[in-house]
Amino acid sequence: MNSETMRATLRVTKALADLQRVRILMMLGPGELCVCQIVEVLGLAPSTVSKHLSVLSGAGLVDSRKEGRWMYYRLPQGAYGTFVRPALKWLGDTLAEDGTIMQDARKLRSVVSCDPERLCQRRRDRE
Amino acid sequence: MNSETMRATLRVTKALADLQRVRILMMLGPGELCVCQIVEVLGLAPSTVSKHLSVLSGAGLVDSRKEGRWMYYRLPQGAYGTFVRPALKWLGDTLAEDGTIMQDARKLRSVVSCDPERLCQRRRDRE
DNA sequence: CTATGATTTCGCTGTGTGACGAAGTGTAGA
DNA sequence: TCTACACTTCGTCACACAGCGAAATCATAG
Repeated sequence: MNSETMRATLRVTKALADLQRVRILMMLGPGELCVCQIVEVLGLAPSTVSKHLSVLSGAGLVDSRKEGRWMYYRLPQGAYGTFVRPALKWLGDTLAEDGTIMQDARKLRSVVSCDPERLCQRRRDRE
Repeated sequence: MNSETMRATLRVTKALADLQRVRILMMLGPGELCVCQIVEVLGLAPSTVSKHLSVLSGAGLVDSRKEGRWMYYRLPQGAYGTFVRPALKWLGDTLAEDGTIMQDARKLRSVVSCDPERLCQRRRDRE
């Protein structure tokens, strides 16, 4: 029986049922980001963000790409993307004007203005 | 600041992040149902189903109507309906072929064939 | 008014999950 | 090879939540 559909769907809805993961998805709208950039905007521990990203990945809501020591995440592009795209579009339309999301977007602009190398450097220095 | 949007959105995604609630929403596609009919299909305790319905209601994913001793629930029709309709449509499109959903639909057809009065009677007799 | 009955609310228990820090993994550079 | 470090995995804690039965609510029937 075709109950894999239900499991896949619930993986998506469960993944969307968390504030931080929604913030991540909205951040990824303009383009890919590496983990340290997301960490910087959310203000959470790297391990926590990593877990969130693995949940999103398991639901097919993000693709990932490794480049050197950095891991880049972006919204899904391929066949699976067409499956979850309506859900992502609904989220985007709904939250376009949201305060938290707009604030994240503003912070993100200042974060992506310097490359990941320098960003992670800064974070280390703060500790 | 407009962070009520985010809260409303998360109420929706959290409401959708549960198997039983998704089953309920899919059952309501053809039309309104009373609680006892939903209980019959899901096979859960009435108190549990009632709680699920209150979560869906709080998220604006169902409207309710009282008629005598019976409480009828249906998909939202009004202004709020247009807000959540895309999400419900995505769910419907995605799960149309799902095994659990089709089985629920089949069981539902036999359940709605007799009125709530007789249905609740039957349930009492079984105990 | 009283009893019956559909639904909800309440209290409880077990399971699931988000948060963190510590430890592990794998890659770039010395 | 050895170190530094971005990221992930693991272990743990606190809290949220689905499930049930018992009790409360509210409306009809007698």
